[in-house]
Amino acid sequence: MTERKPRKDAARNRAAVLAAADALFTDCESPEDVTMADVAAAAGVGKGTLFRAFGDRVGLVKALYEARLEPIERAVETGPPPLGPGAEPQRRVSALLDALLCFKLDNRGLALALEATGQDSPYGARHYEHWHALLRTVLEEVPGLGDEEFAAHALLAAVRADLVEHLAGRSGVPRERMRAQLADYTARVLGTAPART
Amino acid sequence: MTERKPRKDAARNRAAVLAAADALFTDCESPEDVTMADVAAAAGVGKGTLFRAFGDRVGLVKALYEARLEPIERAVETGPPPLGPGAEPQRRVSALLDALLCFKLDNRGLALALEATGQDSPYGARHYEHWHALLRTVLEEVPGLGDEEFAAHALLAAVRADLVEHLAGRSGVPRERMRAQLADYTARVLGTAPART
DNA sequence: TTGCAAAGCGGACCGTCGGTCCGTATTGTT
DNA sequence: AACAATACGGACCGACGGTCCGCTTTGCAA
Repeated sequence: MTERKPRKDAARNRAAVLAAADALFTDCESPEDVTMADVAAAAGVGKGTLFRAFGDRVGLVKALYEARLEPIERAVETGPPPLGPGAEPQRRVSALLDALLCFKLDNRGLALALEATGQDSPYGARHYEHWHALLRTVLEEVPGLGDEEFAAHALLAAVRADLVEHLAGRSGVPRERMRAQLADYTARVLGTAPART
Repeated sequence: MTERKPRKDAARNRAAVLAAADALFTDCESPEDVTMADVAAAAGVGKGTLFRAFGDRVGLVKALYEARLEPIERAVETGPPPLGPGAEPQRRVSALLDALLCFKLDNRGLALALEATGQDSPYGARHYEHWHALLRTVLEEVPGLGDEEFAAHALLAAVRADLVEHLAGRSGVPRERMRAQLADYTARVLGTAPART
């Protein structure tokens, strides 16, 4: 047992910080201008507390991100098809990417903050490996594909937070149109030809 | 004529900075740890000079990046097919992406620095629009594709600097293998089916 | 050649930000 | 009630991007 239950005030403050940070990242122009001091102040907490609870900026963002992503990961692992297991692989790939796109659309500030987290983001993050491995596995079940490894990376790159932000934010591409575009593109990669004239 | 030819010392210093920065970005672990002060020192120049010549960090990186990219853009615009105009669109798309991939492979530090340039990079950079427009145009000539707009974005995302760095650097994927993977993927998007068993 | 204004130089300086430190306050256990 | 153990929070630090301004260089023109 390396687990030690946290003290009551610690838990309370952690929750306060999480909530405050979430709010700040949600309605900010750019994640860059949410400072750690801002978060601490908004949570009514000292900076020391903030850093002790999350280590550093990256830790905070990751904690937030993972908390938000968790429902989706549950749906992916144990939910009903096509997102959950059991669907035809083509449909599932499509569903996975669509879910990811929607997530980034709904959590723009947060996703941007995570991917803007210096270093070689987002490829250093734990959850990237996770999604990549999953997508790769599902792709392997699609007949007639080689190099699922790279294809998985490339498909994930198509829903990267800053691209999504660029399209949805700067250009004003509406949500449903983006989803349709992504679905179309995915189908092309999968060889599910859209059969155009 | 708003052009005023620069003084001799100004030109010399500008060149010195460019060279020094190029060297520093080329052999650094991460672009983050090349500071402006480092560049100035390496160029044997004061920080004031550095900032006057390039405005800010982004300006410097862009100047470097564009200088390096220029030969490729010339080859694309006026060179021989398949990179230059005239080739069958499928082959040209493939050649364009391959050229971009090789460029990022050869200029990892620089490309990383540019894309790590805060804000909504790389989508704010002039040259991104340029490449996107070009790719889009060529894609339009490929029969049976819808949404060239999005497809162009998605294909460009597959050669983003940090993905390339992740694959070539962290994982040790060799250059030729990456090129093959990209070519394969591109072919799939274009509907040039590789016809596997 | 000399004079002189415009252009350029460079490093001390500034504001901000992520992150640390440590004296003080809170918890919960005996 | 007493006392560890744990957590608090804001003063503090080092680094970095960027600015400022007194001094030097340049090059034109007399």
